[in-house]
Amino acid sequence: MDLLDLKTSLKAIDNSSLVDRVEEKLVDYLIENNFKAGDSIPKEIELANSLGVSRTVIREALSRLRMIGLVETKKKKGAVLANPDLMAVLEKSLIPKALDEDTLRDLFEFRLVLEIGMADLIMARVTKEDIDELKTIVAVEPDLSQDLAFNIEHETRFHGKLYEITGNETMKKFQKLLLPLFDYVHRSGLLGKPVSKNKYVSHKGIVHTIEHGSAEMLRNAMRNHLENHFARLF
Amino acid sequence: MDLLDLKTSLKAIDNSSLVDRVEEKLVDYLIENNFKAGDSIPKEIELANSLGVSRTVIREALSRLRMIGLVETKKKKGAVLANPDLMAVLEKSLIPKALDEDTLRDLFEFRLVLEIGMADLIMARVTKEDIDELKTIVAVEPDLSQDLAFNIEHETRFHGKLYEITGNETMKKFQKLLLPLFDYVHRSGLLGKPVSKNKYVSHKGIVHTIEHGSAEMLRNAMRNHLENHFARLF
DNA sequence: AAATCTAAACATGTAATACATAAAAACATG
DNA sequence: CATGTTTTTATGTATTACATGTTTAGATTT
Repeated sequence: MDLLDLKTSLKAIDNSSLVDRVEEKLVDYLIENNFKAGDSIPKEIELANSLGVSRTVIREALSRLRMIGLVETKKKKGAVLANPDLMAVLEKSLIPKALDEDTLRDLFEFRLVLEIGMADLIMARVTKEDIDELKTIVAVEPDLSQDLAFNIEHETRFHGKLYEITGNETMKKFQKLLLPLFDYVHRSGLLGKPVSKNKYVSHKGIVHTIEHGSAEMLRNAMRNHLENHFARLF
Repeated sequence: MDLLDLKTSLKAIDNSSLVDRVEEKLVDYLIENNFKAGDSIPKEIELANSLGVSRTVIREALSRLRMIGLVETKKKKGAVLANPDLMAVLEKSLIPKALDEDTLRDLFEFRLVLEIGMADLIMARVTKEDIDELKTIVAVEPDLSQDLAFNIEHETRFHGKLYEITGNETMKKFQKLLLPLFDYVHRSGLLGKPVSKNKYVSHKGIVHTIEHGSAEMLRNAMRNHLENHFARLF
């Protein structure tokens, strides 16, 4: 048996803590018993007794589930299953300095991919009012000579509005989380080449495409608009 | 003052528990003090003393951070900051039955958006070997008359390979999480119309586009390939 | 009888203490 | 010097006690 085999066969030792296991058991229990949002969960003491562990352990496990929004607790009333807020949970671990470089780059790409791919949702759901609002936003489009902070804010407003048009709340929240990260990756020397100053399809061009074009045209326009970012990847 | 004003002005009452606040304080502390992955965190007792709370509370907060992968602890050694695994955390709250319908639909759309938007990554990074593997996969492409489970497995293999080609691990993991959900939404009556049986661009067609086409063509091909899904949305 | 106040019961929230366990460090032994 | 043993230390688990906020029910008032 060589070293690799040895390593894999010995890897099986369970290194998880009691809390880890209880947390898992609780979730399994909730799923198997078909719990829906709003259903109430047994009391801590009961859980402790039936699992044969101390209340401390149960509380730690519940505390974790509470953090990810899977359960909510009220005094006297006990705990109930809740709709977890996926993005709220993501937010907690999205700490730029704690993330490794690969993940940061992945997330940078993630945004680019989303903005191109969402063209169909935008074209299918955009309203006259949305277009008017977009026009208002791009009317004051700053040129590159202006204050950087102002440029960023403007970028955010425009692209944020695009996400809003998709009607996809989850994606919009995700974008909101990605923003500071995107900015962080930008500044860090993570992506080799500096961003070029070439002008591609402008925000105004995008709005025009949304108003008069097709989904396919919008995908191309977005791809072109993001060229400065893509250029840093490839 | 009308009801809405009243509601917003009264909303300010702090309903968070001590653990919630300590958890937040700890993360703030880590960020402000410029902690990087690998740096070790003060001992529980020290934290308890300096924050003026019991070790119980500190432990609950740390337990939460441990769950999302932000810290890792070893006996005797103490806790260290770690690279959080974003997708591992998401997985914990991705319980179909616990999610509300809006979120489920959002996630369904999310996948479609990703697969169209990632065309550029694929075209930029695909290798000769990748194309060979794709060809092997589609060589045994099952027709619609075959076993459903087999079809799903085949779908998974093909689309999973596409994500792999992007070289974006985060996106690949995300897709892996989305799979069971996608399937769940499919079956549930959540999306009105049933999926049509029309044949659009096939997997073979996609492979052909990847080998001989452009990013723009691949976006269009993917959009067309996913038409049966899009048709249920609009 | 309806409304309002009061007290008891109860489940979660926080604290304090004790001991178990694993890992590191120091020490001892051949 | 390599190996084995003890000590130390910080986390892991359990137990107990009490605080706090809600619910329930009972008492009081009108």
